[in-house]
Amino acid sequence: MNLKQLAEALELSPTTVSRALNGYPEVNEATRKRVVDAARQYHYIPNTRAKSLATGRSMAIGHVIPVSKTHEMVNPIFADFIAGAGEIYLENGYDMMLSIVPDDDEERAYRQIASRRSVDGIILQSPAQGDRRISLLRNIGLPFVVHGRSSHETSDYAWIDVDNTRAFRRATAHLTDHGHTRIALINGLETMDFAMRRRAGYLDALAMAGIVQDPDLMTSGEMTETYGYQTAAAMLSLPRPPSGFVVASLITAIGVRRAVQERGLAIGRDVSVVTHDDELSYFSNDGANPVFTAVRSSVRQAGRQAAVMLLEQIQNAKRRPEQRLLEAELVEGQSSGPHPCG
Amino acid sequence: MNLKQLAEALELSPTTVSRALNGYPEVNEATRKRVVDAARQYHYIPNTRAKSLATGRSMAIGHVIPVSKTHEMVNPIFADFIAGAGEIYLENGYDMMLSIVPDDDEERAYRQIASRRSVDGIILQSPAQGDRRISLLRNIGLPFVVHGRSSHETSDYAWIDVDNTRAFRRATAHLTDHGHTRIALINGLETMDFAMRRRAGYLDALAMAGIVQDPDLMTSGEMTETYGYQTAAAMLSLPRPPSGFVVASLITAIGVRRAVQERGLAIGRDVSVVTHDDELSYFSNDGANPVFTAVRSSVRQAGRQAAVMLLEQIQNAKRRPEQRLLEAELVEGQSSGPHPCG
DNA sequence: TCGGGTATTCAAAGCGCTTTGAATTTGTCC
DNA sequence: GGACAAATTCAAAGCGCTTTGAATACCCGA
Repeated sequence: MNLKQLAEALELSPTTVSRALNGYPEVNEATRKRVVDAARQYHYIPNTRAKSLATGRSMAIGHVIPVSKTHEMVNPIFADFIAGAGEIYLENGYDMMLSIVPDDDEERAYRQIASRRSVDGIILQSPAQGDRRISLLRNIGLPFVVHGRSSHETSDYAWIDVDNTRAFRRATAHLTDHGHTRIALINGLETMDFAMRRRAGYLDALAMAGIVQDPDLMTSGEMTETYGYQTAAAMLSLPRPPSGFVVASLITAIGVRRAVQERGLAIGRDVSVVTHDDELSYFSNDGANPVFTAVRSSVRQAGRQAAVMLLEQIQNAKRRPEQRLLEAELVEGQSSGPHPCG
Repeated sequence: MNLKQLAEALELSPTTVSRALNGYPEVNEATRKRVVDAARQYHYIPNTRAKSLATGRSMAIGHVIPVSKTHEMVNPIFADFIAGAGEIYLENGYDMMLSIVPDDDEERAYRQIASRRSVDGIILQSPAQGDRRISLLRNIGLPFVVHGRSSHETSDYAWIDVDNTRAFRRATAHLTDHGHTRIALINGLETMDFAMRRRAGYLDALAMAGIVQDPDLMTSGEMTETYGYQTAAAMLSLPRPPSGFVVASLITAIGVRRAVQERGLAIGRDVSVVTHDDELSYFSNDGANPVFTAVRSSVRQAGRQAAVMLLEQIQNAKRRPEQRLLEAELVEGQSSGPHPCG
């Protein structure tokens, strides 16, 4: 059933039917009711493609998920971020177009998406340092919101980000405050902007505590469980092993825990761990006494907010791009405690 | 730049330009080259919406991700499944339309997607037992592939699934073979079809070993880490605790491990754990001596295959729907061993 | 009863592409 | 050189919707 057929059935013109359905004022309320009822009865739903061709708006938002070409890895936070954004799209009648793209081919993907006009806006995730995609999107002229920021990108774009520097400063300070002096950083990939900021926060806190940084205690890598295990295991074998770990994700922290326990050490007593916690839905780390001490910030909530910001920007193209900095909350759990010898 | 403008620039008709670009044979090769070059030069990319309106094909596949209304949970396997499917779509020029839908509202979502004609096919995930969505999709007449199966659905539909019964029969038998007699099942939500099959496999193996089932050792729930921890902790407090666990996902198994270790027991010696492993990209459980003994089947690979099946079905609508049963491989790891007293 | 507004409805053009059927050009063979 | 077929190009219709501008119906006061 299409609009024309519905109009025929109602003995009305397509014009009137269209207007009745889209809530235009110049249609008689009695007529509108008749139309709406008939539409329901015949299960009429307008064809999105035709509609978007006619209006120029596609009622869809694009998300580009980069897949690491080398590690074949999909960052697990995407699932929750997308779930959050998806809620908002659902409420507002938008669809989500997902493109899975090898991370070395993202630029082309964005260009394509833009010129095919199949979305009204784009959400850009995990920008790298000085990410070229931001200026690319700006030139293309499609509304976009970045989840994260990109240093060195001076232009004024919309973003939402956790205050990663502050979060990791606090996470690290939590350990220095407890007397730890050998503190390791198991960071995410430091080509990513957020990882750089986290490192900066970590270094800040060390400096504030008068601790000299040790390159042997800092690593960068994709945030898998194995990565956490291997790097922690290696560090614990050092002549002067760390007594504290600051970790980039809960999943990686689980790997760290495994390494610690394998050496017969107890988490929270012999070794303290503070991790970032994105509140992934299948790894809740809350309750009265959370398993991990963590700096916590819901990535799902960030997804919701990013979506709201983007939709607002689409509505209101002339507005100055909005920027939101989220705070990560420090929650004390079982995984941290005073330095064992202190 | 649109087709008409490109045609004007080339002093050709839109017809010829369209045909040249789409590889139709009735256009002079010299002309085609001229057109293709110009298209590249002007960065011409056809408008998807117009194209799909004209052709009737939208070159997009719909995935519906249910979000548990009660638990706000997104099943983490979706990320990897989608990544796999996405690879195939990318290769074949398809887009992916994702709908995040509260799990109590899925039916309406499917109906909408179908009548809006914004996708050429649908992938349906995690069917429940006797899932109504399958007959719904069949009636709608949109090609679809189900990831998983639905018992009681007798009609002939396309699906791809792991042989869950067999996998859990093997997982359980692995423990009975090692002398375990108190074996717990930490299952996924048993409203889901796959969970029922897994339970059946578990019960099979118990029966074959002459072990009487114990309701206290069987649970069903959403596969979070916390769920694994809590149920395992409870079971270990029983008067006659289990010495073996068969677990529905690696994430849940990590929770089980936590419970076991918290009681001061050693995994693989005091307590054996066999888990299903979907090979999520951030939790590799392979190498020479995997952490967990597991029945392993790559959900990403399943995503790839499902996508291929769907695209084939779209190409070739008249073909009988294909069905594929994947085998899960049993890999022995560090988490299982002989019964401690046997 | 008529004029002028307002309320309602409609016909037709257009969104950017594909595709049908026709027109034109080119080539081939006696 | 002309007839016929093959190769190439084109004009126009159509996909299903929205939207502009025009037409019609209705109402009021004078």
